[in-house]
Amino acid sequence: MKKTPSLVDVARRCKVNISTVSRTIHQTGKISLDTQERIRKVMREIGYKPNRVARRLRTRVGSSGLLGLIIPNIQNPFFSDLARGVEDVAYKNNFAVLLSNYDEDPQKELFYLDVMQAESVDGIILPPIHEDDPAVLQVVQNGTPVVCVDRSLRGDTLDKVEVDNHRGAFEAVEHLIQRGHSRIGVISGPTNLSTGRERLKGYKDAHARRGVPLHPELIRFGDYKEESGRKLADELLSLPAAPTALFVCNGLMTIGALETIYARGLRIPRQIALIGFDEFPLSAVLVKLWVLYSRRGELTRPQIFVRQLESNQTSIPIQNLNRD
Amino acid sequence: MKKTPSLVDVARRCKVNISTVSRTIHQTGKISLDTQERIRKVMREIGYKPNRVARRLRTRVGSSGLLGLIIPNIQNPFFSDLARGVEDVAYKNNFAVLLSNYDEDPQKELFYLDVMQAESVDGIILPPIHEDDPAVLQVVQNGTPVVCVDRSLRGDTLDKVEVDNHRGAFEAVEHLIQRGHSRIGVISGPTNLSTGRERLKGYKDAHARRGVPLHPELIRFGDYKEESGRKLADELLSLPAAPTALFVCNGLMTIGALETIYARGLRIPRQIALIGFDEFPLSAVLVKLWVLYSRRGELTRPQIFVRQLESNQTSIPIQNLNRD
DNA sequence: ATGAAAGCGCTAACAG
DNA sequence: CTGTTAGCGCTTTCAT
Repeated sequence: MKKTPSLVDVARRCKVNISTVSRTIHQTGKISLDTQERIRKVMREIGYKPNRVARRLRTRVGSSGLLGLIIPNIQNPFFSDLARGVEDVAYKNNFAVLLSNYDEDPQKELFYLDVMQAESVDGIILPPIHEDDPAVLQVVQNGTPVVCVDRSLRGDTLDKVEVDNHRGAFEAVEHLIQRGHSRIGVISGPTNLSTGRERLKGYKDAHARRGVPLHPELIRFGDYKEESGRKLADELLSLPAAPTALFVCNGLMTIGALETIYARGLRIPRQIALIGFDEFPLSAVLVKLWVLYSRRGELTRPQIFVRQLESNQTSIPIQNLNRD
Repeated sequence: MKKTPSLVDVARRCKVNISTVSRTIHQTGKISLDTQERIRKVMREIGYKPNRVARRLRTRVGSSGLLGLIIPNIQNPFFSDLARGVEDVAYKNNFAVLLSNYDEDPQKELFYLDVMQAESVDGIILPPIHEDDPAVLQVVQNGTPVVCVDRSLRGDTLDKVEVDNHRGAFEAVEHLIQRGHSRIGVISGPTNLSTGRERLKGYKDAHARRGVPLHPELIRFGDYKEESGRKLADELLSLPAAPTALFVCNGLMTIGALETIYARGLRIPRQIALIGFDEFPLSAVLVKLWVLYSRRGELTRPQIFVRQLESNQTSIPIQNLNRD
């Protein structure tokens, strides 16, 4: 197992200095085309590959070509879509992505925040685990740019990319109310998350706007994972005065709720109306199918509320570009 | 923006040599407990975090705590599950994972193979894009251990973790034949993939075993993505002598096929029977629902064939541990 | 039990 | 146009 060729190996063979080689690689400085040719040829011959680690060690700040992406739950299709998107544009810009999955676990989030810094990534993209995350601010303080996506920190200190969670939830719940529902169960996300808080607020505000009283027992809190959707839907549907509609605050919990609804043999929307935040694979087919299965031509048909997150969407606020 | 504290910062404050600090960190060599205490205290105070980049640059081979994972398509639930699993055990062993997504694109796979080496990861896990991938062997030659998972290289040169694709497909198709189907359409994966080839072989062998003739026009080749499932299912179902059953060779293409079936208003299994390789979220609910929707108590109900990939599964062959 | 010093491979002044 | 040189932060002999 021979050592990987390095700059000196190339330099030796070309009888030039290593900096000349470095310069030809990065197109910096003036090197005669003659030597450039020679160098490139040798590099190809001996299969030289620049060592990214050494490069990153040397260049303190800026483009070392590595981006950190820290994700709450890679099994959530929303986030794997996000990961794919980030990776796509990173690749197009010749960046690599150091991706990790903190699984909604604060400790793991911390661990990866450390790793990213220790790897001197050029910047970190993450949906923080809660709105008051001092660790994230600390990272920025230490000099690593951070952009929050989907979830954000309280205050406008950091760049962020997010959707209008309040409005989405508001419109969904208002729609249910307009369809005649007055007992709408909600399976909320954690309220120390910006998305959780905003969506729940949308739910409440829609009630207020339409003069529908809130029923505290219809408000349940999950953790954005499938299992809590299953469990909380079950609790809600077991209530003496069960809700006639459900508003579920993310895609994974919606899947869980659907499983419960299916297990109970309920028809959508005849016996229970449903709106879930987020789209997920097959959601449209699944729900339409369910409606067919229920065989009733009601107007109150279930909908999947699509949360879009595209770069060309103008409604996404991007604020306070925090480059050092 | 002050510089991140380094070993020398710690050493200075403790009035010891940097190697002493290094030794206390790694519990190597004999350091008096007194100084150890002092050093640890200072490290905590100034918030010292070891620089993983420098560490990796110094230690040629072995445990620098970084694992490379190169995945064909992160949006495929099968692979995001895989990513999650890898990440889980990596985390438990204090490893970070450099994850990338080559999107079934040979060029991207190459790019990431290079990146992994250039980042001097301790080892690479990947489902190679095809069975004869010289680049992968080259990487091993260069000294980076590689383990293939799900897909593998031809020959038994590398460690691999995979399921019995042939048997899975064989049993699925045999089941359909036993239910009376003789025109079974197959949406195969690429045959330069081990999984694609093996599953297709299972399909053919089941026919041979049961004495059912093969119909070449019923064999179509997709790329393991949703869209090709949609398209090829459409082609198959448009045939003058359309198949009465469909065997789809992975989860994503099964989703695509389901969309086509849905669009055509076909009932499962009455009008079309379906077996797909892989499980995916809600697959069970979805298909059961479909059967209900079709309202016929046939025995030939569709199934989702579950491809399991768990560490405790004894049927997974692990061969030729290739640590240099 | 600790210090000194040599690099890992590369970039970035600073000289010519 | 090209060479010299000083590190980046860390591990690891080799001394003491």
